[in-house]
Amino acid sequence: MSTRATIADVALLAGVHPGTVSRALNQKTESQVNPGTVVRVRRAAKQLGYTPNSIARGLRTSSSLTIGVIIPDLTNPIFPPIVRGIDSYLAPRGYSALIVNTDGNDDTERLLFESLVQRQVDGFIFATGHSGHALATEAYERGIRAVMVNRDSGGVPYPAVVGDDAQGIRAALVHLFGLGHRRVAHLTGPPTFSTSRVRAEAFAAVCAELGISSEVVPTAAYSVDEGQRATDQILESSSRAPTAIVAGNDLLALGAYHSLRLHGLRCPEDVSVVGFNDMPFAGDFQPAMTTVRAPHFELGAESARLLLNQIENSALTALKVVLPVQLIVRSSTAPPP
Amino acid sequence: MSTRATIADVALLAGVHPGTVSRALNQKTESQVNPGTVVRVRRAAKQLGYTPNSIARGLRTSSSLTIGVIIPDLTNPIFPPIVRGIDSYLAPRGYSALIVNTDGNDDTERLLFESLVQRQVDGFIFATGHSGHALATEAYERGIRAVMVNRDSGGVPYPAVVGDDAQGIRAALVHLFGLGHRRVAHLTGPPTFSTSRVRAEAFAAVCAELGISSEVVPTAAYSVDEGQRATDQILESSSRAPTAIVAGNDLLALGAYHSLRLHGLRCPEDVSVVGFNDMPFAGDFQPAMTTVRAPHFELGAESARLLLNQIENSALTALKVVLPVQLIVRSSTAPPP
DNA sequence: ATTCAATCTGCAATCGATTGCATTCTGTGG
DNA sequence: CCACAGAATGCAATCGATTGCAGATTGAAT
Repeated sequence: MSTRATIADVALLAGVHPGTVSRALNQKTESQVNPGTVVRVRRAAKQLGYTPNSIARGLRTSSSLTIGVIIPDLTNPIFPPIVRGIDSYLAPRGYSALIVNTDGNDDTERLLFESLVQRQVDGFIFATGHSGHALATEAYERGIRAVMVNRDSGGVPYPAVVGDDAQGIRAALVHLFGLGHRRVAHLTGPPTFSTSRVRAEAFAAVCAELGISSEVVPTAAYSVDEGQRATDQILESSSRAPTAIVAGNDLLALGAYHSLRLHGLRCPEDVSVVGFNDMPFAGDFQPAMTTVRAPHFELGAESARLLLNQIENSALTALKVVLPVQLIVRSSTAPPP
Repeated sequence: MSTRATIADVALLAGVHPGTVSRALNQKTESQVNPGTVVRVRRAAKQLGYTPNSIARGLRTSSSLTIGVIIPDLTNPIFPPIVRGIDSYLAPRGYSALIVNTDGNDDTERLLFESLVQRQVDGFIFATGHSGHALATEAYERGIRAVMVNRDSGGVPYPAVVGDDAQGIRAALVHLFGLGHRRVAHLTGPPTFSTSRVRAEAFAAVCAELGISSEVVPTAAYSVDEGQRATDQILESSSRAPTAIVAGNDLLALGAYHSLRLHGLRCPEDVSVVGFNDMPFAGDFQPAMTTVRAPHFELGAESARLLLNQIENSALTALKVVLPVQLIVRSSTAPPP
């Protein structure tokens, strides 16, 4: 790399002291320096193509303008929108997101967390539903700023930004009930995820309320394979198979599609399926998936907002923000046979 | 944040000079210090929970162990696998990726590029097909290390890592030809993308070779909407509509699905469709999409490898790496009516 | 015992920007 | 014409780690 211009070069060219250059080029301190000088410094800076070295600045100010974002897996389609939401709030404010994938592995998570701390990130956004609990507690005790997105805080006093899962499950069940379904199964994600528990509890509660006979089948992961396996289990064991399945997320629902197909059952004619999240292209599946849309982009943006609010204003922030969800009815639900 | 331990604290506790601590804790310089001292320093470091401040290190060594990754849009499903591939190579080597989205906007791209330069990234991975040309040229002249992924280098002597697009198009056409298709249309992406041009040229060449009557319809973006619009155009204008469509990517193919459906045509019975990329869940579309699988994860990993090779060894690297692609036949192709 | 080489460690400069404090300069009022 | 407030700028320490160089220590060889 050809050596970049430093603040000293600009100072030399503008005929002022480096300190003055620093002040002239900085929003907050600009008022401390003579307007004429500011112009001269700006010109010099432009002429030399000067851009501040943010590592040096970071060292002095002990802030990196960087946020660590910890997600399980970027290729899980709900995360890109969340990340973009985060970025949409951070970027205009000069912050960048450092995104890491844990693949659901706690050791990896801890390792990556430490490496981000080393990089002096100014705060964290945790999107890992899984455990992480101990880590979050520890982070909190270390005085690290953070926000949870798409999961609850699990007792740690970090703010959490979540979709209204209970409401989503309710909407799904009311929709199915309205179509005439009275036997519904729920594919619930791993109980270590807070979202799984919230959804499963809402499912049980609403079924009881509506008088729907219910069945809850746990899965080991929010994956297509597990959805398929769990649906296999339902179809092969139940004496009276359910007429509809509410899946904990769209991937599980997709697995249910696969299982139904392999069992020679049609969706929605024989069994209705409802997903959760409205992942990209959910409307292009076979059949187009009825699902609960969670506002992932907004969840991300809001979590970034809360975090920056903490960091820049040391402001107290809401401990929980719940964003509304919406049932998107497509073609995977129909009256029971 | 409770103030972190610095190298000086460790030095104090271990009863040695900070310089010695630095050497003791560093792989490459560890041999310069007495093994006994190393142990003492290590113990002291552990006791204090010391982790080096990588900003300070970065300032001194003028390297940030950070790579800038410039992509158009993370929510475009081909990018997450690329990013994960990049990360899979970087992370074990202590590097992190700083990912930014341009949304295809040149001004945004330039802005983000500069902000990453400011952050002292050690190199760039460009995944933006669009123009970027001028930017890449400029970056090269500034002595900045970079690699192109999923696009050619457009004359700039940066290495490029791409899939074998021509071979993929050939495979698609041979498949269609074998099914009996003799009139095939191609939905080509924006000509500013190198991938569009390569695919369109291969399409023309192979059609000529096989004696297929061809038609090429340009689109303004690799999007579902544009795919639909272009397909509308084909269906509404051609006197003799094609019996198959080869789309420039899966999104365009999805748009073709929509258009066909709205025109009362069935896929694959009336018109076959082939996509490109094999994006996640392409097999779950309606109908399951026949498409060319590009090895996105590997493209990402390989591009990271080339970049680090440049950075760490200043080694000359291959200027072009072409990875094989594979036609995945599913249910969107069938013999012509 | 002396010299010399090899090891190990300390010293201090350095990376580039920020910032509290001191100093200089300006214009105003007495 | 002097004093002085206030603005503008300069000075130098600082952030935390790295590293070339020099000094100290050790042991071996003569």
